[in-house]
Amino acid sequence: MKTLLQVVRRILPLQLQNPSFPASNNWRRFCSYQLSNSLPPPNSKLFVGGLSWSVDEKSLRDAFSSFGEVTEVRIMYDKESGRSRGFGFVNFLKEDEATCAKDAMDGKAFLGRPLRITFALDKVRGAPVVVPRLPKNGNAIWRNR
DNA sequence: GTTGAGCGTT
Repeated sequence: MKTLLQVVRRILPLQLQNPSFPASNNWRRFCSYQLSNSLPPPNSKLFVGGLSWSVDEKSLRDAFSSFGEVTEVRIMYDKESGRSRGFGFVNFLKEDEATCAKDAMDGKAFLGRPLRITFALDKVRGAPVVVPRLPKNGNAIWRNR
């Protein structure tokens, strides 16, 4: 009596028979593996979304400086209205400081709105911009990676 | 008095 898994393995192409493909029936683990594998890699710079309109760079720096040495804070503003676009970047001296700040602050309310923090994308000249989708759980889902 | 996902004015 062949198990379903044995049948599947016989008919699947070899590329799909690799260690990341579920050898057991644990699809939940497989999906979370794929998800975590698609997150932005750790970086000393954080993308901070979900900012209240009224947050400025000074208050953002103050909120993050307790996790490490903040080397740069930038909030994106609309060019004509001058209003905050609701997201910005916080750069730390060290990557583990950024990781610490992200873990501590992601999802935490700041001036009434929950922050959505991921590691910033590497801005690579000449490369096509891969736009991540940010679902409600705050984890970025990437394509082409 | 508005709006609410997203990746950046040198």
